[in-house]
Amino acid sequence: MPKGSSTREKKPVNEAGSARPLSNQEIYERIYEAVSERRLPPGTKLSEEKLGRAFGVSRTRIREVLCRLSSEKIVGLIPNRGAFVASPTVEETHAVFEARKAIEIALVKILAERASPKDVSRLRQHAAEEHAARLTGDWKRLIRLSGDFHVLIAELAGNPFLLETMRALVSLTRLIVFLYDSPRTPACLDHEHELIVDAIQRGDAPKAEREMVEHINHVVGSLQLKEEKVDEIDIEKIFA
Amino acid sequence: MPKGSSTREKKPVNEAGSARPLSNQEIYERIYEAVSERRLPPGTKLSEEKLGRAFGVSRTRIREVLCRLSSEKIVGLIPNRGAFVASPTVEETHAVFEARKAIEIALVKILAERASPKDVSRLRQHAAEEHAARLTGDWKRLIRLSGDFHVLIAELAGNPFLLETMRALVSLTRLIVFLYDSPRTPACLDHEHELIVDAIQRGDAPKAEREMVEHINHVVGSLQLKEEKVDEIDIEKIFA
DNA sequence: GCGACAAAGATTGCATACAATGACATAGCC
DNA sequence: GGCTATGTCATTGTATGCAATCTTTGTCGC
Repeated sequence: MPKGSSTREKKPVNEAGSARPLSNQEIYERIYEAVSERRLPPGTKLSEEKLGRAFGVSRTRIREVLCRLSSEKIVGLIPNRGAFVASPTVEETHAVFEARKAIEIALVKILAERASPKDVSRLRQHAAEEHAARLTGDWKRLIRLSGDFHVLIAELAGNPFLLETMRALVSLTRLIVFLYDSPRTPACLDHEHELIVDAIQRGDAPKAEREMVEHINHVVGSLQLKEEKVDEIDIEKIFA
Repeated sequence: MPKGSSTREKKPVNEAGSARPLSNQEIYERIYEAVSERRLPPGTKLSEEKLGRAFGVSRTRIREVLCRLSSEKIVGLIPNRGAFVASPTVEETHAVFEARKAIEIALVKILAERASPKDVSRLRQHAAEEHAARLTGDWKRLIRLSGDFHVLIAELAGNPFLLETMRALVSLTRLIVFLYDSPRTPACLDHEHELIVDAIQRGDAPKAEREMVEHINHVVGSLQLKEEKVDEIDIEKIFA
């Protein structure tokens, strides 16, 4: 019996059954989203063939997408083994936040000096959306938004290199929060986001920098950075 | 008559005629080097087939390498057009140095706080090599070394994310210097590198940061950032 | 002579087929 | 019984062939 039996096999058809061909960009975004929303948890293996089947395209295009994802450190590529959703270690976690501090200090400084009123209003609007999500208890949305706030800062600063690096670091932060966050601490305190926007609006660069550093420190502080990861579950220990 | 006539065609053979199969990593490094050493100037088209022929491998592997190079912004990928060696605009140049300041301020701060005596000696040794290259007038080597100094700082700081970003930014800086440097100004003044190492050795973080910023400002200041690029050679102008 | 259109050529985009490598399971040996 | 060896299976690595797209050049009409 042939292996594939869950779907018809003749023509390549994506998961929704629609025959619309997806662009590589769309495939990239779908996987990126799935990782950000934790539908693909850290450590998950991303088989080329399975992904190809899921999106109705050949492995060639999946490889192209995985290459991009690996350049952003969202997935790790192990030779002859395949691609895996990144699973940052404690050491990597410290490196991520160290890098974030370095870059975000510069970003808020730039914004405090150059932000237009329109920029400020976009930041305010974003913070308001976060607040709304928090009130309605929409945690999935809140996690996405609180990360996107920092990406938005990078966008408004107008530096494509820092933006791209921040995108990668924010994605990794989402994975880190998933792995190490203590049970019931929200990712970002939106009050702190507001304080940062306040300082930017006043053009107070030193204050904005201090608020940003403090904010990042709070996020790190809310994590439970023990060496042991949830990764491999030790069967022996459980039944000992 | 078949198209290829410069070399025998039966077996894939790389440019040296040796049959040793090159790994993707090696191909990557060869292209990276060629760009850094300006044998592939900004704007050069990197045809998949030609590269494949040059290295004796198929287009598939070349594409993988080009994907990596494009993720580091060393080459730009234009859909349906191909890959080109990056040719940073004036605007991008400002962004590159803005990003470098952000990251390198953090790096020297880290080193001033945590650098071991061994780290300092490696920095000293590197600065000495730069000095030697300057004395012997080995400009090609000096350009490589003066960039590598900044990469070395990132390595010693021990943050893989900042390291990778710095690698990309230094590569871009080499292209920028090629495009916009005034005729006879060397890339980096090694005296300044020494000053940075001094401050790191003394653990004087603020001083190290100031020296680094000043150093980067000097590099930017030595450039002739006019809008016109050397990019496309204007045939009309040449024969006018 | 100048502009628009069309065909030819070259190059990238993509899918598929096969080779190579690693993981797993079974069998054999100490 | 536990450890090593070997064969099978699943998955990635690579090459190749065809389709799609862009560039160029030649031709036509104005």
